[in-house]
Amino acid sequence: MPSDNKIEASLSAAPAPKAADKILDVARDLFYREGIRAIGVDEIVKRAGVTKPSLYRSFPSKDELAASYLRKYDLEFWERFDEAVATHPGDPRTQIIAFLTRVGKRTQKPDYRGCGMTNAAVEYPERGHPARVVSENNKIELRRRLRAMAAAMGAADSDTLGDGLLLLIEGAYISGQLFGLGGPAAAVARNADLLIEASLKK
Amino acid sequence: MPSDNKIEASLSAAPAPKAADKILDVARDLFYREGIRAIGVDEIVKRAGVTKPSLYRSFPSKDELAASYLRKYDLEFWERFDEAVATHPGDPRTQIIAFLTRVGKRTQKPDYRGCGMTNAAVEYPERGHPARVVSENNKIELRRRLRAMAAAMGAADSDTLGDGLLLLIEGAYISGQLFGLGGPAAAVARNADLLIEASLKK
DNA sequence: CCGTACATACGTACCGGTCAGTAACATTGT
DNA sequence: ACAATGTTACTGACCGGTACGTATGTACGG
Repeated sequence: MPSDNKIEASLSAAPAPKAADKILDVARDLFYREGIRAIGVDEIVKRAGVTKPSLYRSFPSKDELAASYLRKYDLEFWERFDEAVATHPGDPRTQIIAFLTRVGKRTQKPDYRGCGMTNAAVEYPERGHPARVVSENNKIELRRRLRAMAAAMGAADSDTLGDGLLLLIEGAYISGQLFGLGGPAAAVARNADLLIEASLKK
Repeated sequence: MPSDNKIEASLSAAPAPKAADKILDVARDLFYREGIRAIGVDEIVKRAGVTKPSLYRSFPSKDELAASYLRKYDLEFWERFDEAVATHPGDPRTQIIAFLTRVGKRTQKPDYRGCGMTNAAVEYPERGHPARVVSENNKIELRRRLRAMAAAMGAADSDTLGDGLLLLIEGAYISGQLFGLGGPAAAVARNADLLIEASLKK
């Protein structure tokens, strides 16, 4: 609503990041790396170089800030997903394998901390919590798309295959942060390929 | 270490539970359902009907209490696992499917809150945290056993199959608490069976 | 060209509550 | 007597959240 860039678009390179943006950037980083419950608002405003009232002018509560962080995470997630999809148009099987190959690599990095969505749902089991709602919706949509892709592949039981792929993905997220390099997540793409192959022959 | 039951075994029905036991029982329940970070020590001692000094006489810190909770959880986990194994001696494939069938059912229950081990690792990403150490060791052992069982099945690539089963299991834990009834975790046994079948033919 | 009135954006300082953990002492049961 | 437990009160740090004052720019009337 209160967003208008006016004339300032060209010329100046740095658009002078607003307090809310800095807060959200820092929150994204800290919430993901350390966990939402582990990080207090004081820590966030300190690292963002702003003050607490600034945070509460832009975000009604810490819970809502966490939800905003997850909405940002959600956008980035679908960017990665759609990128793998766009690379192999009309070939859902290769799309999935391409996505999972990247997931497998990403989850092997030493500072990998799992899926922000999944982690948030673990941290906030309470139904209706703002952060959890974002997380649940993301997973529901992912399940829907995986099942649709399984159907497009011509799977005998597409819902089962779609769910199986979701299980493998979630397993990779968790194993990635548990085992790090050389963990089970490295085998996610290979196992998905085996599972797909086994699900196709009618 | 400091456990000896002495003569008190017969006669009295209620063995008068010690404070430490009551604390650990309550902690197990609350930590699992609400999360470790979400529960304060005051809440635990209040519900256990004991006082805070009693807690700190038996447990050096909250972190160590959390670790004790997970050690207890670890024991119960291997009880469930070994029970499925013992039901089908010498048949690792059926053992796994039996275990996963139960997992699939358990994760569908509305109050299912995921794997306590996995959740703790998400809550405490810091390396070396007492709770995380217990969790990591449990997962390492589980991976070892799954790979061994995959080898016993005669899988073409037993390490890959073992890791694939672990991914499915972790996925079921997470999906169970995310989706509840009718979620992807319901399909974990079927997918595992497909994956095993696909991995056996050399 | 000035003055004022208003909105935006931010900081200082503070709130009550809860956090994990402890000191000192009283009570109980065997 | 001894060991386990309870009682009470406390600490210092941190929690999420807020009341209130301040700087800056900008629009508009004279």
